[in-house]
Amino acid sequence: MTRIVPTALYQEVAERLRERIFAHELTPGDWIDEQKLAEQYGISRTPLREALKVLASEGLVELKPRRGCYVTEVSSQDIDEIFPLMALLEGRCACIAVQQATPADIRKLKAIHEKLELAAKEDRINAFFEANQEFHRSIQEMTNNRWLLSVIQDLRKVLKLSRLHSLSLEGRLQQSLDEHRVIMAAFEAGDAEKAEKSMHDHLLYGRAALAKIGNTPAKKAG
Amino acid sequence: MTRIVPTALYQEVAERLRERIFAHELTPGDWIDEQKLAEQYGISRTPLREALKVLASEGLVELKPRRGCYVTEVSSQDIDEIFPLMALLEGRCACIAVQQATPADIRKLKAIHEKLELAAKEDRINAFFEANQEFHRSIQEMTNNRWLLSVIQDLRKVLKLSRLHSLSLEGRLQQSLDEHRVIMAAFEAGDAEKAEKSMHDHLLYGRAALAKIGNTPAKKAG
DNA sequence: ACGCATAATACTGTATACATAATTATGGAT
DNA sequence: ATCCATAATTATGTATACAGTATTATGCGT
Repeated sequence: MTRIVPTALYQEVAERLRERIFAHELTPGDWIDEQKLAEQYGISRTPLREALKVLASEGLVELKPRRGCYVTEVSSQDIDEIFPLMALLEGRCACIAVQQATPADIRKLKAIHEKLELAAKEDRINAFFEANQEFHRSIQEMTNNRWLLSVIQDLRKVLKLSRLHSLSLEGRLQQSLDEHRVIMAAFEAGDAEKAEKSMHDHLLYGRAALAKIGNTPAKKAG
Repeated sequence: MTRIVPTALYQEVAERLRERIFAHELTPGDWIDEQKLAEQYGISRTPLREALKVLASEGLVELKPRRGCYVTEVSSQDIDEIFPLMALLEGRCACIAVQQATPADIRKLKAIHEKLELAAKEDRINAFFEANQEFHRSIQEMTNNRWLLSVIQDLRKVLKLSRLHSLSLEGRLQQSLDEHRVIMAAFEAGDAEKAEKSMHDHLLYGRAALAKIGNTPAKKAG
């Protein structure tokens, strides 16, 4: 009996670190103490270091040769660069998705959208977050383009480093919902162009809201 | 006196492997023998394995748990997925670049374009390749968006795995040159929309040419 | 002779040990 | 007392050693 998911230790470690970084238990700028973490997890430094290589390639940590590993600090410039890119990519996703969607796909998307509506009505923020993620992801998957998917997800990981990102949604829950309604309508109407534009703008509105919330994330260390 | 570039061993190894993969000395599908390579380079498996983690995250190799490391095989579907994405991204680059370009930027771009013209005239394919790369890269850098740049370069690395990619240019050197002229003209005219479209189409023509050359790259192993 | 079970082998994955560079602490000189 | 030089310490980077799992080889049974 072989394991179905023969996941290596360094992968599990990478996943656990990812969660800790996203949960902001490990804050941007923090130095990652290899020895301490290895002891904490009851493992040696070898798989831990391999895990850090993976996280570094995802942009979650930065490896400074001979100086250790640090949780990435996302600057406001990074945010400014990433959001328009995400808007472009997710907009394209929406466009392709509309063109390729089967009636079943639309129904499925609609169901997710209903969850979003419900969560918003009951003011359940966490549920709204999740449904939101699911909605976007679902559209991305309709494109059947794993590279497009992978690029978007990589960028989203970096955005998740910035705490402001999630906060931005809270303040504009109703607004975000309205935008989703427009996107959903475009899908139901089979209007690819409208879907692309509304998704594109949806992302940019998110960026704009984020700018209003407060000051920018930490600047990058020189 | 500290080294200016304190590059670690695993990074150098990663770079050397990258070159060998791009040179198709290590062919898609090849198993990577850790012990043999470590001996070859006169190092231990530890930094080699860390290098492989890096290459895996770039998509150049695939790590199958407990089964070793293999050079990635790019399927024709991957090509079909990546090229439109590249067209979208590089098109956007051109658009932004035109808007942000200083007269000095344009002059610099023009100079690179002249190299391209010359290389084509003298039928120096290698020089044409290099000038072509430089041209595209130069435009990408004008966007001042390191994330856009990084996404494009990551995707280009994957394309480089497929030998057909470079071959495609050879067969349509004149055609490619013509397309570059249109792009260059758009830059000189400051026409962002035209730049975006011509760059976008330039990429897609490349894909189309590739399709004509011959059969598709190896299918992905199941 | 062919197929299956078991043993031998080889390779991946992890831990430990060591070398080297960076950081911090200490002491002396100005 | 402050600053610089040197020593001690700590952490990163690399090598070696060991454990566990695939793979291959061998032998037995049908």
